[in-house]
Amino acid sequence: MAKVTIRHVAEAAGVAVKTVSRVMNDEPNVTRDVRERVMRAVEALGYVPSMAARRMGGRRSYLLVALNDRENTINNWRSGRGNDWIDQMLHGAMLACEAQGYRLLFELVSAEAKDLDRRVMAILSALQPDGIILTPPHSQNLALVEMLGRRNLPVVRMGVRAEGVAYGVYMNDRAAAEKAVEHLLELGHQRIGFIEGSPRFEASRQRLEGYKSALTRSGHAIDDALIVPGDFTFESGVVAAERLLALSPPPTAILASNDEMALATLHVASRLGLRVPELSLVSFDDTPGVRLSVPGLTSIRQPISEMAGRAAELLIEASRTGEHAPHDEELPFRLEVRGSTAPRVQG
Amino acid sequence: MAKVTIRHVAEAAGVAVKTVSRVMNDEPNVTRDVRERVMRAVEALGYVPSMAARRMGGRRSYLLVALNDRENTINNWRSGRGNDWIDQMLHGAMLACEAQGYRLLFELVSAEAKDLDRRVMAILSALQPDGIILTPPHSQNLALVEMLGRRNLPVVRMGVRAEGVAYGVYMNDRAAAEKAVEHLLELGHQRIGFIEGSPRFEASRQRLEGYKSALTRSGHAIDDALIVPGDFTFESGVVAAERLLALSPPPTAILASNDEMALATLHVASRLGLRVPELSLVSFDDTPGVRLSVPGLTSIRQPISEMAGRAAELLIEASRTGEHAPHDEELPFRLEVRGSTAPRVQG
DNA sequence: CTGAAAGCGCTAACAG
DNA sequence: CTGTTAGCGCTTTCAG
Repeated sequence: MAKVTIRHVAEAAGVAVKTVSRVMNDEPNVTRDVRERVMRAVEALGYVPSMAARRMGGRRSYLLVALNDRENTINNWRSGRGNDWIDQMLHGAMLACEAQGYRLLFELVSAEAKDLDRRVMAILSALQPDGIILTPPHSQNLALVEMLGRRNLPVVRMGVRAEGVAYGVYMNDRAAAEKAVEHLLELGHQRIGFIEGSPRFEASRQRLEGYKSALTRSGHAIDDALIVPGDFTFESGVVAAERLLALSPPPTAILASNDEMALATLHVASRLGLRVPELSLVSFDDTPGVRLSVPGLTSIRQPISEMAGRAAELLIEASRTGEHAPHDEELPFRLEVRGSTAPRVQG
Repeated sequence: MAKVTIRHVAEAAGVAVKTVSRVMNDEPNVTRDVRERVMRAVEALGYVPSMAARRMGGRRSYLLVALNDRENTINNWRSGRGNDWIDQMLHGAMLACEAQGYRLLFELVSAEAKDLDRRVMAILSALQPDGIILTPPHSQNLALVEMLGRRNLPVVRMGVRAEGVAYGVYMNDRAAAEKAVEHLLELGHQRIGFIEGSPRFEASRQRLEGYKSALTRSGHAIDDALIVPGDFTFESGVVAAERLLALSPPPTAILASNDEMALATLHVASRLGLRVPELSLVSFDDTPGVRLSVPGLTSIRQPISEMAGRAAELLIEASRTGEHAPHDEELPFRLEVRGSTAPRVQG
């Protein structure tokens, strides 16, 4: 019942501790016979190596850190608006870690902090993780990425193309915006409004570019009046929607850079007596709220859990082999079509 | 830039390693002068103790584990229905840990697993946490609680009265149900339906009892036809709502044991041409979905982040002093009144 | 009040 | 293929 250490296993199996270590780590140079004897002792005693001791003795901690923005995360938690980014990230990364005997530690650091570097260093010193997952907007912080690179720590940047500076795992936001616009064009919409995301996030720019390029490509002019700023909050969505719907003629469809602003648009539309999907609405992120709104919103689903899962796998692989091979991986998004988009009603 | 250890600090400050350790741990027997000298060296070098080494040397790991049910958690993640239990738990527990230099590690184990004990032991062996937070339904598993007690590990049971068997941090589900029923009675409703929660959770029983006692206390008879089973899923809510609304006369109000079943009821009502709040609806949990539905649902808010925060504080305190003082702490719920409840329309 | 030495449980490096 | 030894960075114990 008391603590079982590698030594107990070694004694029980009648081998040296190092041999037990070899077996536990799937190292070569152990006969089948000895391996089995050790395994039996491990089973019988219920031995599980101490992560702390492994870290101390070896060069691995079996720990991955996911670094998230403090303000965004806490605001989401507090607001209770149901943004499930964190959940999806945990879903992907934790399960990937578990599968390989790793643990994920989730850390919050304000992206705006003046002493960001110091804070991150403190986390690294305390935890000594085998790799770190950077989420937006941290993943865009090149100074941070480079600092981590100097420590020779494997890094995955989520949501951005890394282009050689660490691993990148992302979806194509530009193509997603194009797809959303094409969907609306196919439904016959000609005047399509766009609500921008917060400029703090690279994805916001990509989404705007996709919106523009889809229009241009299909022979439509870009009307700057149809592009209004937002910052991903509900409040900014209200302002943006009011501006768009006050135009004459108003757009018959709106693409919002995230769900919350789309939900705000739904709200404004209903206040103005406009029916959705006569006013068609598409959003980004596909968070739980868009399935519950009436009507449900057509939305671009980000592969968050998949990205996080790949991120964890890449880091574990890197720490296992001791070799980084930085590259980018693009994961597919999906347009979830729901009741908020419909063929244009001829006025 | 390289790794800074306690030895570097000791050298820089011109003291013994042990003295640095004393300063870092706020131990007595260090003169102000020496303490300040050490602190300066710590600052200058950016020293942060390694958690792994602390665990190895001492008897604390500075790690807390939160044990959650695997199926529930993963199902919620997959469904994308926006249940924010995990988020709220992290919100409370992580921040409480952070404030004291602790880390929270989030672990998933199936409550149904035949080898539950072995799995939990494996987690303890690997992580050697200073305390463990049990969430429902794990928190109800007395065998598990006792096993942990034998290891002399501080345990907090969330969502149940522990009554001396470990710490308990919970809200009064019975009183909450009473309050919900009283709210409906005050609005003039006389026939109030009740949709039960999954019998796997103790809270379900408490909620049913509260429903009954509020009725009895106010002089109403209990009509068993008005009490229908459910298991917290949307699907079970649909079945339950259909049964209730097929009664003659049907109830004019329904209390559902969680949001998802209440949302299902809203769905069924709309299908049957019934208007909410003419049919009034109250739910438990106050997850994000109930704020987005039309109308928003009147709901009992559980103090999840507060409970998790207290849980972490209790464990840290226990591990710091080395003394458990098991007791229960009840935290207040709140009835959030929204558009789904209104005075009874006289038929 | 301060310090020196021992040891936590493991893996790395090296021997056999 | 297997074992021995040293040491990771801390805290504990015990001396001064």
